Amino acid sequence: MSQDIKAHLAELLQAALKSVAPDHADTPIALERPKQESHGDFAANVAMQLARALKKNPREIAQQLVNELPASPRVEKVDIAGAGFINFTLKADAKTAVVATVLGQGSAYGRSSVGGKQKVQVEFVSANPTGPLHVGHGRGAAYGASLSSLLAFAGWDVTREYYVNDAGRQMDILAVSTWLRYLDLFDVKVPFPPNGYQGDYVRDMAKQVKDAHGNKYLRGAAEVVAGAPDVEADKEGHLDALIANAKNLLGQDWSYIHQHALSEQLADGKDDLEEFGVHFDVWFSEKSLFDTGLVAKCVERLEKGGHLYVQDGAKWFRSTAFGDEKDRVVQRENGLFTYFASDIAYHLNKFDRGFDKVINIWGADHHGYIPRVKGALKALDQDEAKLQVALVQFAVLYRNGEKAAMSTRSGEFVTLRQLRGEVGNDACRFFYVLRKSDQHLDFDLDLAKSQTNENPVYYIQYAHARVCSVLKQWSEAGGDEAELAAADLSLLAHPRELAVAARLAAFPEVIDSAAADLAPHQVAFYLKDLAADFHSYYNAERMLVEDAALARSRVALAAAVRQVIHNGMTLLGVSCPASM
RNA sequence: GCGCCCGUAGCUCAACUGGAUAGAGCAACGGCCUUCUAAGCCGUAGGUUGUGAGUUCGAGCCUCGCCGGGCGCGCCA
Repeated sequence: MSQDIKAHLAELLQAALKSVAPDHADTPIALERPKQESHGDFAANVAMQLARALKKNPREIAQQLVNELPASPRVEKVDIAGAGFINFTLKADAKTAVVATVLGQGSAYGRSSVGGKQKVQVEFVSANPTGPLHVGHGRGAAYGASLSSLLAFAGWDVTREYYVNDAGRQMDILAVSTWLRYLDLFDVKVPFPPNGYQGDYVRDMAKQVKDAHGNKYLRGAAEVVAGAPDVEADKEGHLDALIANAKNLLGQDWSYIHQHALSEQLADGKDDLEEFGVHFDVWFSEKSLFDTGLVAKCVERLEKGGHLYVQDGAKWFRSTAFGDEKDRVVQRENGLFTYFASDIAYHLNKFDRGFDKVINIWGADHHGYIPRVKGALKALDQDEAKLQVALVQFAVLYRNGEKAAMSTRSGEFVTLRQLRGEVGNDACRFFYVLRKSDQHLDFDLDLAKSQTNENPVYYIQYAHARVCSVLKQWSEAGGDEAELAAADLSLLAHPRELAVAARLAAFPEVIDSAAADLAPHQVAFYLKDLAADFHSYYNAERMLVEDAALARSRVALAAAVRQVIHNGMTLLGVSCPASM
């Protein structure tokens, strides 16, 4: 007999099905927890699903199934309701048994093996290291971290990865911006380009360079801007000319400035994320793909496969053959590979590392990018279905009912660090995953930082703190937590106690569902429901009653609630204080 | 213009992947602190799920057409 109650009921139905409709004995049995209490603890719709195939009234099929249902010591009664639902009501002790399970399994309760130890890579954030992370990155970070924890908890072997764009033009722009600020410290007046990085952190890096190496990189204003087109007429060309001049004038030293800016910004982002509870196993360098020749090799492979053609001096990938809207350039007229080319190489590298599943977490503005990447993988004979892209919509910050802007280049943005400082890590992590990821997020600053009952994160933490308080007092009165596992659970019969127990029992199902849907918000909503059930019970019934056996049973239930809140909040990266 | 995503209570969002009478929180209104934390609880009110059709035992979810919003359509990343 199956330990899991849901599996147990499915087995009962399967047995009945075998005699009622032998030809359809392999019909998958779906069991759900009805929203309405009067519909019992579990409902099956198998009779309705078979109605067409058997050409019979669903209620009639349901009746036959119920007649053939093997007896079970855990089932109180079975009803047929509605259009043909089979509703199971469990015996009280079958419901409360979960308390012992939770206390026995502790932090492992809810852990699942559906992932089958398969290797999955989750790549997220991957912001250009050209400045501080902002609130948009924060959502990707919170979502990716929670999703990774969730998948690990569901039995996947998870690798968390950050793709470092250390090879492109954006890094060059950051480096030249730093250099120009450095020159400014020596009163070398070069007009700062409007499309350079304006933030104060660039001046900070310039000062660091000066402090460490004095005037080693000092050059004259005239040679810095030599030959550059007018900013007004061609601002991108102007900037590119400044970069080219810098590379010429500095020679080997250019790579020092470049490297310094990169490592500073990367380290800053890393610290920021670690403080946010977001950890990565791998920091993968885009530049390494060029250094190892993988980018060139990929393009070569595509060429050999007949997927490339030359037009206007550039090499194009025929992505339209794989469902893309238009073909895409992989190698420019000037010989440089595009970002797309290195991304193909990156994804091929991912697949070569043997992941069973690869999940990219991208901003929603990249959705048009998916077909070409999948197309390229297909062209390289890879199973592109292993790649799953989770799009995260923008987070819009509201302060006093007004939007806050987020442009990295202008330097006028709210950073993740500012946000964390203002509302705290817990509220941040929780608010970010309180929405479906593909839903726009209105992040209400005033609400997130309010210490009132309007703030949902405290609601759950408060339930946890209440349990801690009860347990503390129970212990001080002579209770021993070690005895809780042996509590007499048959004493738990109050409807609110059974409701809490049912909620606890649903936790593993929530984990499986949330992991399958890549939807950590389901965990957040579950925790709100669990906290609500507990608060409701807490208000209705006293736990530390005089009857010692009863008190022990109730405390055991409360302790199980605390454990599940803790397990769930840990997945979301939110702390659970013992007192508030 | 073409493609993708979205539209659910006054506001912010759920809805077990097609199931029963569409649910929470906030805001509004009315109650509950001499007893384990009132950051809490109990109750009332709030809806033609943008709209019109279609598919079937059954649609917020699937199909198509409109209306409204977001994003994308670079030899940028």
